[in-house]
Amino acid sequence: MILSRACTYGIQAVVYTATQNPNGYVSIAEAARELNIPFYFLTKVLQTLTDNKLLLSKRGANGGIMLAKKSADISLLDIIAAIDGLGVFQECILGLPGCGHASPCPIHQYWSGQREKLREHFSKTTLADVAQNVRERAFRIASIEDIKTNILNIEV
Amino acid sequence: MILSRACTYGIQAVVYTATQNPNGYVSIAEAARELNIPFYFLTKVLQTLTDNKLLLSKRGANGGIMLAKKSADISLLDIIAAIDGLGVFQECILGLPGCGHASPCPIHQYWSGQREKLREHFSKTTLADVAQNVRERAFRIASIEDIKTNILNIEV
DNA sequence: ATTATTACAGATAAAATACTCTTTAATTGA
DNA sequence: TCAATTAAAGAGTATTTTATCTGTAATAAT
Repeated sequence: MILSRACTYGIQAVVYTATQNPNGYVSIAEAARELNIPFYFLTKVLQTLTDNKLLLSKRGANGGIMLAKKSADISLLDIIAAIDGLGVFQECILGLPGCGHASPCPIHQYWSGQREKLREHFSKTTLADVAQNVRERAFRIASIEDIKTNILNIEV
Repeated sequence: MILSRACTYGIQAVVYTATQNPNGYVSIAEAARELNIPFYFLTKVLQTLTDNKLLLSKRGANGGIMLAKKSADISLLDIIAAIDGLGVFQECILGLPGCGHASPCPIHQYWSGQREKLREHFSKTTLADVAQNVRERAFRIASIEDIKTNILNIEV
């Protein structure tokens, strides 16, 4: 698993927010329900994003979370950096400390290039991009089962 | 972390074997010592590889593990498949079950291509390739600290 | 045969990750 | 002002991964 569970939950939730209400509050309970993410766990994850100034939050009735910036100004890498850190994009794939250009592991050259491309891709993919894809091209941010249950009301 | 700790340990140990003694037995204790891997843990990991017919093992004095096939016939992907499974090369990076061509997540197209390239790279990289690089081009399979301690006899 | 060596098997422990619950504080709306 | 709602904070539990230990079985050398 390249991204932690917490991180994938976080991405799903902010994409949900960017898709459903890019300029207003979305309740964490609603996002958790629609995306089939454990509610209590999601609150923790999103608190991290709030702490990192990627989300705003408001308590009380009709409260929730809101994107702290325009969706075009938040990249997937921002979310990943806040939750998992940037380790994946820096570490040796064989886990060798000190692996680098001066003293490479046997896979260093290949992997250092690949992970950099991956980092760039996450860096240039914004919530606006993803939300647009979700809306226009039916890309999913929930599992097939969740869509059946929550949107089509089919028992699975 | 894309590969588990167990998996990186396993790769390091088989590469060590392919480098040190591609046609004979290498003791697990020696590999653990040279690579600075917890011995008891490494025995577990290598048992998995033995179970998967990638290694042969012999108990008793001068026993150890040996490559079960020619080093050119064992790929890094074989090792990864045995220890971590092929999940990384199949799973949605956002963790969405059912993600695929028919019902992609927003990152599916990019990631499915990347992970396939990564799989192919691991698939076509054999222990013979890696061992040759280690020998001829001073690529490392141990950490800088281990090299200082074990090879250069410098305290770190 | 006996002893030393080494992998195997199974149990246990520690650490990291994933998940849950309870209480508190802020906010809204009646 | 009061009740309902919702996120924050902190503690607690569960599961998985990583690491360790203890004893057993196989092998080799003496």
